Amino acid sequence: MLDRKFILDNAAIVQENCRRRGASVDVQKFVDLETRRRAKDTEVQDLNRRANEVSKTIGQAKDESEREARKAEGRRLREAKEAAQKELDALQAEIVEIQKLFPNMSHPQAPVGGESAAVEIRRGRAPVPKFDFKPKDHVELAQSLDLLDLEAGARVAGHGFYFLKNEAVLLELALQQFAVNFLIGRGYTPMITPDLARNDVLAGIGFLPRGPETQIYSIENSDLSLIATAEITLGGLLTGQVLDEGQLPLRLCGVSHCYRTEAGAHGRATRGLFRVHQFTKIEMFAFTTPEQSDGMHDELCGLECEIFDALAVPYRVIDTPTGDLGGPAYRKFDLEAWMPGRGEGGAGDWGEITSTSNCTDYQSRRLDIRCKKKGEKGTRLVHTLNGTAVAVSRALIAILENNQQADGSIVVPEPLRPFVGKERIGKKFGELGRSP
RNA sequence: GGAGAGGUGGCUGAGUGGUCGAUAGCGCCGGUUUGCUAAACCGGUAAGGGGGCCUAAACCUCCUUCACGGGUUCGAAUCCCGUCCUCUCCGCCA
Repeated sequence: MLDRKFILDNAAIVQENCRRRGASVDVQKFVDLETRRRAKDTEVQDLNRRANEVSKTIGQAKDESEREARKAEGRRLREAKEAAQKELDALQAEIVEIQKLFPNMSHPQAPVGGESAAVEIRRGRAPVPKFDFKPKDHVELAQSLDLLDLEAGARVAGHGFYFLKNEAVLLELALQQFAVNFLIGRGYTPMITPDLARNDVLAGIGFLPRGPETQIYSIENSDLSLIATAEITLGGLLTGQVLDEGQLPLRLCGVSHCYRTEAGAHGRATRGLFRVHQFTKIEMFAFTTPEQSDGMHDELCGLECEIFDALAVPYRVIDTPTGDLGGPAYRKFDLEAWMPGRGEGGAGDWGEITSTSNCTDYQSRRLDIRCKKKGEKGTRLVHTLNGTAVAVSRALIAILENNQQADGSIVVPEPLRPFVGKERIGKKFGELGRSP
């Protein structure tokens, strides 16, 4: 959410920001309603104050008749206050509905425009591979090596679900181990989070459960939903808290499953593991002071690069344009891995594997997470940031497709070998075995 | 799932209808004393929002908040209903 006062004081700037982000919000209507709300709020406060004053004098009334007279006066004021309050509540509800639609403000350096305005700001260390044979896509590779069963996934849970098998299981676990260990070394506190969260936590992070276009699976007869990312649970972790600024930034790393309905996404780039309803993700999350968030955003992006450099996956980093930022992000960097099996006729293409966002105070305002400097008066809203360390399903695509060999085997990235127990995935599970 | 107990300021803990935003202790901040430290003593110490105030600080003032939401009442930490959470015991389960 944006701050109401900020919107009111900067209506033109907010309007322009909405335009750049492709969000149609009626700023003028918001301003009108908010102006009326403020007047009504003053009225309610005034009536309430007067009613309180009268109530305080009743205990000290001299006699019964004066007591009764004051009670009547008090009753009259309370009723007037209640009536005004009702109008205020109605205005408030209407305003919040509009307020929720405002996207966050945008970083001044974020490129303005739609997808085509994306700016490449960095390349990974590993070069895009050149194959002297026709590379396969990850579905072919995985099926020939007996690593993946999409048909069984569909039988059990429908399209978009899958079974991982054999070394793919080891790879998934290895990616988790590798990423978590790496982040622990960088001062991140590892956490395994709930895979479900309350709907108001979802909404605080910026997800809309039960909407028509929702990405979220809801649990029937409850106010719980399956999380789409551990960003939701990690962000919700400190709801309502006031943090000591001396302890910031807080660096967390969450392990969770992620569930996404992918409503309306059928038909485009849905082959294999690229767009699935469930996957495992190692997520970074940070709470910072307002001054720290830009620096922390660079840190998160840097860590994502280190991870994929270590895995020798070729990638580029994109500074996401305003039109693609979504609601909560102030700025977003995406890592796009080279995926040889993607694109027209298997020519290869870039596919998003991680993403890191600085959400400034957009999430903390709704979640009410503040920070306070010792000895200073008042609190400020913290800034929240998130970044993908490893989204396992997409990392698997990049690893399988980039590391494939002419004989159809897959070379295991060096940092994963201790966990997978072999250097190469061949035709048969256990073919190369673990060394004794 | 069943039974019981409970949720009050940074913490402990009193408070069962009227200047109670709340006794007391601990902690913390300031001061006195002291060669230094400690102790002792004195004073201060919840948060959020609005206004005085055109900008910052200080100060003053009002409102809201005793888990959350509703109800009763002129008035609720206190009475009633619902929800959530915590703890104990029993059952069940990985």
